[in-house]
Amino acid sequence: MARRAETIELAVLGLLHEGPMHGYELRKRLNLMLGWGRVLSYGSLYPTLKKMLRGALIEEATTTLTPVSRRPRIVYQVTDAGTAEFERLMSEVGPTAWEDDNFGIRFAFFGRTDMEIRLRVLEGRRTRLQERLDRIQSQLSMTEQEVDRYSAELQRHGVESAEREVQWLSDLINAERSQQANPPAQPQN
Amino acid sequence: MARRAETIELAVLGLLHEGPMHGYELRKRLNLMLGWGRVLSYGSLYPTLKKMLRGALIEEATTTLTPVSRRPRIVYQVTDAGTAEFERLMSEVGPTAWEDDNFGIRFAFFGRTDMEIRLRVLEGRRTRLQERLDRIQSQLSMTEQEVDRYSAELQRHGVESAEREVQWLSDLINAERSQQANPPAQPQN
DNA sequence: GTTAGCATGTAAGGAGTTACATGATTTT
DNA sequence: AAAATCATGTAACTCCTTACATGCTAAC
Repeated sequence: MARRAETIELAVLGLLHEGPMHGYELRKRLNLMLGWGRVLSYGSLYPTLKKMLRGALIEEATTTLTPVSRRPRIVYQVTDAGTAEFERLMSEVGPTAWEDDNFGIRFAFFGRTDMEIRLRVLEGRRTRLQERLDRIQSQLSMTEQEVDRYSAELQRHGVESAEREVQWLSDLINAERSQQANPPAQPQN
Repeated sequence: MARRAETIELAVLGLLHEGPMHGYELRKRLNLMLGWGRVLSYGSLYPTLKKMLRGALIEEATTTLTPVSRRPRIVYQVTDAGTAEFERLMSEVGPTAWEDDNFGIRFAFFGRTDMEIRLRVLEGRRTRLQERLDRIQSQLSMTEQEVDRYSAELQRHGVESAEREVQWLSDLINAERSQQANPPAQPQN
């Protein structure tokens, strides 16, 4: 079950929607998007691109710019099949959509999904975080053993972060809902 | 270069300091500690324990409790070599100490390290986060391309979270420093 | 002219998850 | 009696990182 590979594919498809790009540039953009952890290595990206080529999700673009004597670089663009796959992945609702790694990418491309999907993913993510909080809280009340100062501070900070994240999600959900109630006359932004 | 394996070993050594424990229980505690992402699987924990046994960092405890007819479970305790290894790992100052995964564990066991080490790890972590922020900010100013609403919101939220984390670290660093200036008459907690 | 960054890849190896396998004990 | 959870493991497989290999181009 490809956990990160799928994420990368989704991100590549989404980024290429902005326009053709070559691998090196994709890597930089990708690292910015999912960069909240480790960086993506060439050994991970290029094979993925090759695989996507084979699957006809992307294709090499005919280099329209700077016709001759240019540095050899392979520019990719998405195919129709790739666009379809992007839409399929984006409308998948389920655990994979709100896992830590995946959620960020989904969110970044929310602009290209239905509000119904957006709401379900946001709510799924919120539930996931809430579960985590509950688990910690129940564990804390269960163990009456005194924890040391630093462990306690780490727990406290962790809970606080998670709660803030939940609040952020709630605000976003409310925003979507009120938009649902009053659809804007003209599409904004 | 074992990135997570070392983390697990450190956590196991630290936890067993509280007293002997068996694998199943260790796993639960571990998942709570580093649980801010994926959970630790048996296929990961048990081989690690075996490896630590071979390395004589831990040993099977003679089951003192409930002498007979008890469910077969292997209780581990740390050896002197294990304690030494724990101290060695904890006093290692360098990138491995403030990586995302590692930092939490180090912090949880800060109570068993010198303040000098604590300060260096906290500062290292803060610098790492600050670098991340700078990279994002410079990228944002470079690309004058208009980003869509959701991508922008994600960026904003990410920056906010990182800034809050930096503030948290700064507070902790200040607390350590003022404690350095006024050492408490009696050890608290 | 030399360093730094652009650009594309491959091979080997490690780390860890998934899935499988097994059985005891407690709870319902 | 069945279901849930405790408890320990192994093997295969996947994914990804690390390290290596190559060469171009811009800047200093």
